[in-house]
Amino acid sequence: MDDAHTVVWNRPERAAKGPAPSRTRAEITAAAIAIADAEGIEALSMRRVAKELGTGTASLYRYLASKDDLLDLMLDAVAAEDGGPPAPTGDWRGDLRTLAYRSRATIHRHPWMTSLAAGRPSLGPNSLDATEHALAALDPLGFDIDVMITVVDTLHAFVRGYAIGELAQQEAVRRSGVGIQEWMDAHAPYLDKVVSAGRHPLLARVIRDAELPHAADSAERGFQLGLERLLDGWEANLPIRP
Amino acid sequence: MDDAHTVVWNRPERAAKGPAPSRTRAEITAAAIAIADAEGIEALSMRRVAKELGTGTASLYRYLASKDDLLDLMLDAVAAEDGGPPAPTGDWRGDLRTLAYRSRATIHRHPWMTSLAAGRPSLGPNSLDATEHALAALDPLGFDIDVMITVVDTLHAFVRGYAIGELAQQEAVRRSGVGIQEWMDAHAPYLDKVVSAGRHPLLARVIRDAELPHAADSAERGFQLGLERLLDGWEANLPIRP
DNA sequence: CATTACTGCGAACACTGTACCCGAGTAGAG
DNA sequence: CTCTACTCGGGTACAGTGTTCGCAGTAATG
Repeated sequence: MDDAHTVVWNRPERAAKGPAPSRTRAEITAAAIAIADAEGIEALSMRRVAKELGTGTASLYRYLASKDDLLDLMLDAVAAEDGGPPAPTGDWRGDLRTLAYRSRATIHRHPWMTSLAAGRPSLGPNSLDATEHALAALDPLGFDIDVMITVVDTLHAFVRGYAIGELAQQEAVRRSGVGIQEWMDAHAPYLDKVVSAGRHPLLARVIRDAELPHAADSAERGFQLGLERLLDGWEANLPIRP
Repeated sequence: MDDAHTVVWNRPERAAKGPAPSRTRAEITAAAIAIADAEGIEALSMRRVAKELGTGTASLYRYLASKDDLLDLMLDAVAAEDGGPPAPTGDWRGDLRTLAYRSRATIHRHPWMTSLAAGRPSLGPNSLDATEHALAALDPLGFDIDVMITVVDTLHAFVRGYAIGELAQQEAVRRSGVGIQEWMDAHAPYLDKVVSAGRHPLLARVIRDAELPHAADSAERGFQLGLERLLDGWEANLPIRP
């Protein structure tokens, strides 16, 4: 691939001269996302994508400079799922909450997102759109741009971080290839040892109290609580408008 | 490796019968961490670790069932850096703040942590210790264990999520192999185009206002602000004690 | 001492990302 | 229309990956 000096977002899709390409970047990206969704991110290889599309592997490099570029495109493509422009309603808190829930839903639909997003700045057009929308919710308040971006960043941080925790076990189980029952059985002896050793009394309470009560919506409730606390904190402490 | 049915934390390090092993798991883990710190997580291969230790590659599999186990051990080893038991001072808010800052410092020392931690539950002994300590800071308040673990989880989520955002660009630059200046030069045309297109007026303000003012401590200030808002939110809304 | 169970490890296997090179095909120049 | 300069698709090849197998050597057990 040429143009290695520039960046995937700024590279023309089609050359000026030669024959028309038979695929598009979007097509390739969609195929890659489908594979990652269905078989996990570790099953995503260039050969696998090529097979899915019925092309030769080397052909993909006519569209992408590297696999890294493909991963960037995947992340930006799913960022578009967070939704189109939900016009600011005037209720900044409600708007930000909506964005947070949408973002969480998208991550749950594509659990491989979190591991990719670590170490990859979100500079794709759809990611930038999402940030713009979040900022727009705060715009009517008339605060300094530094405050606005900080609010958006911390909110984003919480959503991403919480989702990582939520998905960690689920992803570990999936990668192990066995069912959840076998996975828990494999871990039970170790956790039992920790609990009965007595040096983690509070953790022991968590594990015991969460034996079955660990309701299916406990993660969602925790997310909701933390989100509202963070919004509370900002609402109570927004600096005086200039 | 045998004992594939059990879990790395619960597997005896030394066999009962044969000759004494010449390395330890901790030694291997330390070598792996050193490599990841110095050359990045993508440079970490089993062959590279073996070379570092002066052993044969296959020998590592006498100590570890898989590379995945090694990654788990690495994460738990750095979790120990978060520090020993900082006895609860009675000031729960200060204690949690201390833990958050320590955790952030550890992540900055080992930027590969975030990408590993995504998709990997923190069940190692040192990670469990850290959680126990965080819970201990809240224990004197006498709240329900569910509330306590939610506070700790949301705090953890914020710290992890914020660090991911902080490190994303830095890691992308490092992976690209070029200096920060070349990296920014490569991205500038694209960002200029976005800004001058005019469809992201708020982002444009962020980019322009952060041209140079983007002080070295701006990330730290954002972290501090977000953390205090989250703690504010909890402080103002802790449920009535039973 | 013989047996057993382990250790270290060279070699090999099935994969990975991707560079190179080719024939085939298309757009613009003259 | 012809010619030239380019692009597209993709087979092949290379260096590197995680991991398994089998074998020689060693320590503890009976």
